[in-house]
Amino acid sequence: MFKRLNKYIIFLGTTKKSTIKDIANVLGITPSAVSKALSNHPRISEKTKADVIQVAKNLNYQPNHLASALRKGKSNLVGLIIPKANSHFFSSVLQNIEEILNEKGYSVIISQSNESYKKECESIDALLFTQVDGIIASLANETLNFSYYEKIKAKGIPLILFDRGENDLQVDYVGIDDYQSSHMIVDHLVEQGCKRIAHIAGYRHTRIFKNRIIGYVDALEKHHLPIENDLLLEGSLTLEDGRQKMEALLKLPNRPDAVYAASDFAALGALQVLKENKIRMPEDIALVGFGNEPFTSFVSPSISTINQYSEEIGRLAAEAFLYRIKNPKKKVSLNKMILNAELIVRESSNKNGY
Amino acid sequence: MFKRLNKYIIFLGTTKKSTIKDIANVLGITPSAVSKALSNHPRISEKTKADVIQVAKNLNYQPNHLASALRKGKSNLVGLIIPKANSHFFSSVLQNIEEILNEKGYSVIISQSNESYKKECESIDALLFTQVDGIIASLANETLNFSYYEKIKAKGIPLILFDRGENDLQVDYVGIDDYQSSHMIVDHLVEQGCKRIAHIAGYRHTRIFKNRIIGYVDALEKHHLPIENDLLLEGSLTLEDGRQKMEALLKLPNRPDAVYAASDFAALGALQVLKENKIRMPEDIALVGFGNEPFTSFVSPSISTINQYSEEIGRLAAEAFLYRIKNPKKKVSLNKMILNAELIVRESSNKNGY
DNA sequence: TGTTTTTGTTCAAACGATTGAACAAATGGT
DNA sequence: ACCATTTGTTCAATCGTTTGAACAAAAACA
Repeated sequence: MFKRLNKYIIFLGTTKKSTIKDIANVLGITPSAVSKALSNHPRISEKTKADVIQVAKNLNYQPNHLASALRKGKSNLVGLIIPKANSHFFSSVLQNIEEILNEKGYSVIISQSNESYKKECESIDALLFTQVDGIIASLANETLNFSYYEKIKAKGIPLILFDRGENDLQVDYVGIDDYQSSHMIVDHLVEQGCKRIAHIAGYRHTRIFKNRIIGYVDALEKHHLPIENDLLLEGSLTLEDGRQKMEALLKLPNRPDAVYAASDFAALGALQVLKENKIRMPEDIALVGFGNEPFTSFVSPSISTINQYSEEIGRLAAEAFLYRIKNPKKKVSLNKMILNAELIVRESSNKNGY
Repeated sequence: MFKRLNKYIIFLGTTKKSTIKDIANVLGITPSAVSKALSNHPRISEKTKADVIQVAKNLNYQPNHLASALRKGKSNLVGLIIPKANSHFFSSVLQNIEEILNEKGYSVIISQSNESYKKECESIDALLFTQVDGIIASLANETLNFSYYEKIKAKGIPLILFDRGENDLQVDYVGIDDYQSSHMIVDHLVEQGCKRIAHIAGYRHTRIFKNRIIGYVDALEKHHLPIENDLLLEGSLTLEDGRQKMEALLKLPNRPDAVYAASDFAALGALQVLKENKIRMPEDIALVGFGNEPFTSFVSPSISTINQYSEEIGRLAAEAFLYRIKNPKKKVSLNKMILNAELIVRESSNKNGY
């Protein structure tokens, strides 16, 4: 009894964290009884449970997650790999993933690839090392080789891709229908009377950008519009890239009357160049972007764009992970979740007023 | 020998992860020798080290971080609590913190408070539970009570605050000089000939916003300008809040000739209202924001603002953490790191052309 | 050759929580 | 009153790695 009290007092006085062993000592029972009491084991009496909870509170007991994770073989950590946190799309996805997974007791470890393949591989290694229970990722632009992702699959933990995915990797995927989105944009521009529609595109090796390009080409064909190489420019889709591509387009002997940029940042670059050249939007050239970054709504003219439902994508990715964790055996099913995107028509492409 | 080979083959065939024990079995040595070989212990022979590394590679050995973290009492995880990931400032800070800490072998667990006190407390609990080695945080707007943060200090792990900090908590802090920034803004506006300068402010209970308010008031006094209650409006500083405050200012019998908004989002709201009312910037009303969000440079007119050096803040916060980890005993020193901010003058407040 | 030092490795106890099996005591059925 | 069941708890092994102490063998020194 004296020993118990003594221990108790010591622990009140110090900062040292208490363990189930300390609780056990105070109550004169074993650590395993404490562990079972805390996890509400049916064989533990209500009285003991109450006592344990009380003492745990007194000792300011905090379970050691590492110990339990080690024993259970489950860390309750999820890795999230994104190209860049400071884009509205990715940070919004991050926000939703974090929210949903937190509710289910998971913590999210964030890792940015900065669009670099090397950094992406390092991120994967670091996450696997940290024993994450799964990884949710969007590929870097640079990434062409997926063997590193096979490594994740080999570990037997769930891998969910979103936005920048890849068909070859047989894993769950959440994204929008890029092919269909291009059709919506071209249809809209044709409806506005445009006849020469340019596309500031992303690099074709990234699946989503390839699909946007194919959608663009197919949609032009559908409308019996000519497909000109000069009007299809692949690039990194940054603001600066958008500026350069727009300048190139303006130098053409036969200017386009519409520009569809595969990212809002590129669209913004194009918009700046158009304004600098006093070219009116949408009268002279109509402009459409992609992604619904917040700034598209408040620049002047506001930019028409595609809403990617980033919140929805984050939610679905998180739920896909949770589903995989719950059903570890099920091999197939689920997989691709393709959302229908929404075209938001704004000033930059609306010739009819409203 | 047979047993060894057998084990070896089994492990090549299955996905099951290998441990130091497996390596030990293959080589016929003990796990502790393997552990020491891997950590380059001086007492282990070069030959053994080479063998261990070779076998580790063959078996595709990945150390179990959980086990080593448990044993060492160090998780190499750092918690980052931010109000919202989808603001350029915070995601940029995040980016830099992640980059620097990754280099040093730390992973970053992200947690968003969504400006909610309750969520912030939950985040802290979750992070402490995960046994993070330290926490870097920026307080939610709602947070007035810091007892939860005391909990972190009580655990004995480093706590670093940035941007939204608090003097009462005796911890390291990284941020800009808000008081001084207000002075720079007011000085600039006065120089532009403005005489009635309004301030769309944040809530006074948050230290940074309070300092901006005091700086604003002191600067007005310095220039012998009247301080009018109608011109100082506290709010949440969202875009919508900025709109409302600007509308209120326009309804005044005696309109201001300059508006200083304590956030770029509020400044943007104000800008929209001014444009809708065909009020010219900077001729009729000059406008200055705060934070250098990217959009400030490409809206029209571009918005003058304060550059908070988000990358620098992230870097310093990460380094402060690393310093504390390296020097656990040192009680005082270091603490407040206050950066001098930079005023970026753009169209919205520049009457002189350029 | 005998003693000390160095070198390379093993031993064993951690780190803190979990869990099935074992066991004693209390309860129930007949 | 005897056996079966239920209840509450302890036992002991385990998760994978780390680390100081211990120990034997080899090397160095006298």
